[in-house]
Formats: sequence, C-alpha cells, structure tokens
Amino acid sequence: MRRTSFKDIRAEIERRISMRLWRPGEIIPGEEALAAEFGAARATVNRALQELARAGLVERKRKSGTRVALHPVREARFVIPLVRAEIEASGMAYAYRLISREERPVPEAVAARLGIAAGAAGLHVACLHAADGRPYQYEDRWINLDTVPAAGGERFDAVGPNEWLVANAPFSQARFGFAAAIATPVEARMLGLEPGAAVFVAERVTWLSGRSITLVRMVHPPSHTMVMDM
Amino acid sequence: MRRTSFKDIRAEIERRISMRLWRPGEIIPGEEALAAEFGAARATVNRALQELARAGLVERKRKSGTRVALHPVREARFVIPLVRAEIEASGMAYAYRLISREERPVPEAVAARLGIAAGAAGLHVACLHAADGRPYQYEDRWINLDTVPAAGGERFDAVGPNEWLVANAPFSQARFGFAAAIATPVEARMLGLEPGAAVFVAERVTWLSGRSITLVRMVHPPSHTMVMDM
DNA sequence: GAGTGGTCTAGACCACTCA
DNA sequence: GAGTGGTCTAGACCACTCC
Repeated sequence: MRRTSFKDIRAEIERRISMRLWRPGEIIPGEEALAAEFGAARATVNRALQELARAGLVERKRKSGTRVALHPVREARFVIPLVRAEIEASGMAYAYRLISREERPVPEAVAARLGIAAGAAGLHVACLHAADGRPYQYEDRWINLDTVPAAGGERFDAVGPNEWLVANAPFSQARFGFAAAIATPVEARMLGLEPGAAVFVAERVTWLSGRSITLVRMVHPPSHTMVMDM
Repeated sequence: MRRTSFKDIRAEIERRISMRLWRPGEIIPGEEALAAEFGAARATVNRALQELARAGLVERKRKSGTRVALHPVREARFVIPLVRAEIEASGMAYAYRLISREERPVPEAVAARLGIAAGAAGLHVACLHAADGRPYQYEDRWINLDTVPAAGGERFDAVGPNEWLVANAPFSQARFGFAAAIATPVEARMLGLEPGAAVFVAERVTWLSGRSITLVRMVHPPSHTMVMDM
C-alpha cells in the first residue's frame, strides 16, 4: 500500500468541503490532528493545506487555525501567449506576414496611451499571423523608439515584433484590455471576414521601469476563444 | 545568522537568471549541488525551484535537470470579480433582476460541458445585472443539482446565483473562455442593443473535487472592456 | 541502468497572533 | 504565554526519463 500523498489529502479535504461536512467559515482540524488521522507527517498535511489556501478554498492564520473560506477570493492566472507558440502548441502551422512598417511621429491618441508626448519618435508595424493558412491574428503595434531605439534597426519582415521584443526588450509591467468590437474595414479584409463581423480585441501596453515600450492591438476572428484555467 | 530560506534561494536564482549568468535554455546545477552551495537541505532548494517552475522561469524534467526557460512564460493574475462588487467599486448603483428560473433536465450541449449525462437534474437561471440603470451583464447559467442540491431550494429573486454560489458552493477548479460574438436576439433585447451587435462573452465552468458545479455564460455590451494588470 | 527531480517522514525551532 | 501554522533538516525511497 502506497503512502498517503499530499494529493490524496488535498482531495479528501476538498471532498469534505464540497460535501459540507466542513462548512464555510468553519474551523477545520489542525495540521497535527489531520496528520494523525491520515497517518501522514505534518509536513505532508501542510503541503496539502497550503495548496488549498493558494487556491482560495481555505484561509489560514497562525494561532487561529485553518477555516473554510467564506467568500473565496479567487484569482486566475493566465499566461501571456506568444502568438507563434500558441499556434504551434495546437499543432498548426504558423505563418507570419509583414503588412507595413513605418517610422513616424506618434499620433495623439497613441501617445496618450503610452504616456509620452504626441509627435515623439515611434515605429508603427502592422502584421498578420496565420494558423494553417487561415488568418489568426491581425496585429497593429506602436513601438516607443525613445525607449527601444534598437527596434529602429529591425525590418520585422521575417520575425514579428512580438518575438523580437520578447527576446530584446523585457518588460516589468503590463496592462491588458479585452473587448468585443465590430471589425474595421481593414481588419475585416485582413482577417477574411464579412464587413460588420464581431472580432475579439486584445490590447496591451507594456512598460519597463516606468517607461512605456509598446502598445499593441491584437484582433482575432470571432471563432477565437481565449481560455484560462485555474 | 538566520538559516537560508527558500525565498533567499529563489531570489538568488532569479537574480542569476536576470543577470544572464544562467542563460535561457541553459541547464542550471542540480538540487544537490545548489543545496551544497547554499548550505541548505535539498528540500529547501527543491521548494525554491518548484516555485520558479510554477512561475514559468525555469523548466524541470527528471533525469534531464532544470533549465532556464527559453521563452519565459509571463503570467498575469486577475481577480475573478463578483458582478455586484465590480459595479459598486466603480461607484455605480447595482441592480439585479431575475429573468427566469426553471428546474429541468440538462440538455446535451450543456451536459457535455459539465461532464455529466444529458438529462441529469439541472437548474437553469437567467438574470440581468445593471449599473446605474443600464444593462451591464446578461447571465445565463446552469447549475448541476446533483452537486449542489441546495440550489434547488433557492428562488434567486433577490440574490443572484453568482453571489449565492460564492457563499455556498466553493470551487477548486475553473475554466474560463473569453470571446467575441454576435448577440443572439434574446441577448440583444436584454442588453438593449441593436440586433447584430458585437458582444463580449465570458464563459466559466467550475468544479469542486472533479465534480462540476455550474456553467455560466456572461454577456456584456460592446462598450465593456475587461482590464487586467501585471 | 542510472541520474535527476518528486515526495514523504520525524523531529525541531521559529513567527505570528490571540487572549 | 501559548497555540497554530511556517519552514528547515537529514535521510530515504520513489518515479520518470534518458541512455
């Protein structure tokens, strides 16, 4: 017979909570008691409980003990995808096409998002990512050349700006926005959609030490679903 | 002098990776070696490395060892909001309205998502959340009555199923999906939109100990943007 | 077969927090 | 002060994976 694993213990505690043997707000037995009950070391019980606490199912406090969470504050983690990796991970062939690349002053609206002065040196790149030959994402990006001057030397005709930035301009902060929108005429054409189609739009601004790096708008056909687990 | 903590070890390894002393793709020393270097037990080094692996900074494989991740998988965390809290946090008035509530067998498509047999006992609830009198979210939900029988006794006419479930049926796992879609006629009417409007759809399935709890489809008008920071 | 990470134990001491 | 969780150690065996 196998020794009791922390996973077994975690599962059993989950079960008791789900069966309401232990109700929200209620204190559950201490680590010592559980260890005795399960015939395991306290460290093993501790690991199970720590994972449940991280998941938000229980709340732990020294001296008070462990209680079933009343209002589980849940956090989900989601991985920031690299388009190419995302496509290849699902077994499809990735293709990249540069649509346009132009160095020009940053327009007002973009400057505001980047927190810089309108007219600052910017690089605008538009490109298309395809999966198995079908348009997957249309990318419209502004890069702040004051922060990332090296980008000015890149043509982005073979490698997309996303991949280049990942390798060359680490960021410390990011803000994402997700929304639904009606495709603009350009977006509809690029993605091969009817005019007026609904598209999934993800926007992201990234910074390094308070200086903005890039603003990107990623547009997906309506068939696209962004999935995250927790 | 304090003993070496797993946090110290984690921080030092992070430093070496960010300073590029250990480069992406490179194998780093094994747990045994690091334990010797830091003067700690192997279990302590193990915990530090496990956390770094969870954060996506390193990849671990038995026999092969631990290597610095090639494409550091960045993770964002976002808090799963309670609609009411989300609306009230932005200073608007929250209103809830129950649209329909019916106990009936779970249809095929929903059963598949919930991992149960079609025809199992289910509770279907539709409701509308408004902010300052304007439709904010239309919620269409199925609850698995085999897992949460107590929900059968709730009318959901004053408190929404979301809030009720949070307090009465904790979950351990969830899967989210976000997408853009064209509003169905019902959704358009409920949200006060023109037919054919683009809507932002969030879906969520939750489980506790492998048993599904609920499947919910949350539909927002196109003005809605979901924001997250990291 | 052998090397590396994964997990468990038994015991110990620490740190936080409540009373 | 005392109770409970947080962490560390030293040693052991297991499990996966590469050779």
